[in-house]
Order: sequence, then structure tokens, then C-alpha cells
Amino acid sequence: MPELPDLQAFSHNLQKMLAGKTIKKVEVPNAKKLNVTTAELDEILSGQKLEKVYREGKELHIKFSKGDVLGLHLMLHGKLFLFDTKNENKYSIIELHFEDGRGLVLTDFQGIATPTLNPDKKDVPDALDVDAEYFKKRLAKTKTNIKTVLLDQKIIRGIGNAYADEILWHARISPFSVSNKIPEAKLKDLVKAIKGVLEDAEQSILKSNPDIINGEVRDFMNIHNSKKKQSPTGAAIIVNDASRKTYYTEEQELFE
DNA sequence: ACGCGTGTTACTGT
DNA sequence: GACAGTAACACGCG
Repeated sequence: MPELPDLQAFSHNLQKMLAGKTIKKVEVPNAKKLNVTTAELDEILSGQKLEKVYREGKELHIKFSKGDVLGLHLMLHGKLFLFDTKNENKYSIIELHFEDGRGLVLTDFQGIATPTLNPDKKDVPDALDVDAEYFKKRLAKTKTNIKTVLLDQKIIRGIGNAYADEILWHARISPFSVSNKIPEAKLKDLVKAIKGVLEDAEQSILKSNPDIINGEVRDFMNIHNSKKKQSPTGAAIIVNDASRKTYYTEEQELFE
């Protein structure tokens, strides 16, 4: 469930709470897709000091003193918890035990959240780094609708279903617009909306939940919000009937 | 109490 | 190959 602003808030707080701690042991009760063996992971990380936690696309990255990085992808339901001495949370995927006795656990009842040791560098830009020029070039031949593009991690990393709707409303672009029909000026609005919506959301989350490291806060969202019937400017919010719901209004221009 | 929600991969079909 | 659509993963939550 967490999207980019949630992950951004988590990384901020994990950094505050965990930087400087040294790994005593790593346990991996359930990570089918981990790219190294449990023994290798424990061997490599044990003794290293946790230096930094940051977000890359939809992953959290934990950087250690010898330069190794542990990537955590929370997928739909991954949750992080801190614990004293022993993890009591169900559905544990991976546990980092620190020398002071405390620990960090990633859980996922669905079992699909994934840790990765030293994930490959991606050349796809992060959502907070794109500019209009990039979109113009990248979308020139793309006929897919713009919402699908925002969700495509091979084009732009970090945006999920809920924030895609929120961003497109702010840019006043219909989610069903054909990507290569969107005029350049509108692509500029889109880039501004991406940064504005995502950065404002992170601030809202940290303001209402200063220590958050899991879950999600969505009550401030204006469009992708089942409790709201109208946009802030008074237009009726329309919800389509697909498996991934799209929320939008007639205020958004359709390019086709 | 029961239906909704979320990311990714894998697959079919046009 | 581009693009659309769907299922599966399986439970917490209101």
C-alpha cells in the first residue's frame, strides 16, 4: 500500500532511528526472491554499521559502512516494525538484528515483499527527478494512456495508483489521454504536479504522523479518495470500474 | 460482515 | 513489438 510519499517518510524516520547501529545478525524466514542465500546475506552484512536509509523508486535502500546496500520492496502489503530483542510480528520476511539488541523486521502476509542485496542501478529516472524534456522525448512514440505511463516503472519510478490520479487532476490532464498527444505546455504542468503532489504529500504525512515507518496516510488526498464526492473546485469525482480504480473529474482535459 | 485495495509478473489476445 | 486486459499472490481493515 505505501506509495512514494509514504516510503519517503519511512526512510526519513528509519534513518533517524537506525543510523549508526551495527548489524549483529540477519535472519530471512521467508524471501523467495532474495538474490543471495540467507547465509551469504548474514555473512556480508553482519558487523557492518548502518549508514543511511533512502528511497529509490518504490524501494527503500539501506546503505552500510562497507558500501553494501540492502533494497527492500514492500509491494502491496509489506510493513516495517522495530522490535526489542525478539520479533513478535507475524509474516516475517527479513529481520535485521542490531548489536544493541533491537531489530527491524519487514513483514508481508502475502509473502511477496522482496529484499535485494546490492540492487542494480536503474537508468530510469525517479519521479522526483524527471523534467518535461524527458517526457517529451520518451512519450513521442507512446500511444498508451498517460496514467499507464505514470505507473510504468520502466518510464518513471515511484508513482502508484493513488498518486497517479492525484497528480493527473492537479495537472488537469485526463488519465485516458493518449500520451503522445499531450502538448508540451501540458507536460510541463504534469512535471510540476508530480513534484508538487508528491512532496506536499510527504510533508502532510510527516506532520500528522511524525514517527511513521509503516502503513499509509491518505485522508488528505483530494481525488483518489472514496470519502470525497467532489474535487476542491467542485467537480463531481468519477470512479471507473476497472480492477485498479481510476478517480478523475471532467475538469481534466482529454487529449486524443 | 463482507468487499475493497495495492505492485508486479506472467500470460493471452489483438 | 506495442498495447490492453486479467489473474494470482492472500489478508487487514472499516
